[in-house]
Amino acid sequence: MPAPFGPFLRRQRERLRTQRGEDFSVRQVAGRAGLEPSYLSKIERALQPPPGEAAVRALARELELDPDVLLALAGKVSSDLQKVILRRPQLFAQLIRELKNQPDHAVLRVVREVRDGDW
Amino acid sequence: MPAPFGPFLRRQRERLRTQRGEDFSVRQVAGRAGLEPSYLSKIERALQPPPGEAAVRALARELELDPDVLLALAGKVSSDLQKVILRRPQLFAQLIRELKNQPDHAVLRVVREVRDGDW
DNA sequence: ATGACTGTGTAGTAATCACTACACACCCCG
DNA sequence: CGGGGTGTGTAGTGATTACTACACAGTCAT
Repeated sequence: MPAPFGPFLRRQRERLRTQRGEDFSVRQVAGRAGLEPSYLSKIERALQPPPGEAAVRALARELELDPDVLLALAGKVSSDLQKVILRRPQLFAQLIRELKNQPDHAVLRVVREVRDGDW
Repeated sequence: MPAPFGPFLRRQRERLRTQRGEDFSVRQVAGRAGLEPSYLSKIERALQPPPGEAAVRALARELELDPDVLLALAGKVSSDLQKVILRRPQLFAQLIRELKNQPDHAVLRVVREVRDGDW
């Protein structure tokens, strides 16, 4: 699990390049995301660790990826989620540890229950 | 919210000192937690930011505090919780954002539901 | 063969993190 | 008055984080 982040970025960028014509060179993407091209290049080849949260979000935006997923690949938990947890640490710690070994569909059911609020 | 961490530590340490006789000087606690006394002193007075996760956990242990709560005061989310989230980022992101504005009792009900598994 | 791209290599940096090592001043007991 | 305890001030350090700046080599079209 150390670094599928970079290669994943590269694949996605090249996929978009073949689909959406051009504008998806290292330079273009880096430019729009506010990074140096060589930095992005190194990240894509995993010669540099994933960048900070802001940069990851910018890349997710440019490459049309889910920010939470890309952040996870970068080994980071979105800071807004952290804030939610930090407000009620015991509560959320308990919940998350409880859900740790539950299958996806069980977690999803909980999500829906809360969202629909029919209880 | 920048730094009630230090003062909170100090209060708890002094509380324990008056209760449990001695062994709760800066030196003793720092020693048992594996830190330099002056470092702990500075942390307690918020002249230094809270220490790393390992040290926070050690302090929680020595001062008989809930690690999750103390970590939260230090602005950190327990790394084991992060790992759980990172395995299924979309799912947990959704769940946490859904619960963000729910009152404590609603979150607690979910915890119990999952734990009792009677559904 | 020049210009405009492509990606990439080298080097350096400013900031923050997480500390340690040591010395000092004060107080109290014997 | 000295030896133990209290807390604290000063200084410095090694690692990691998160980058930037710039130059270079290859490819392709005109």
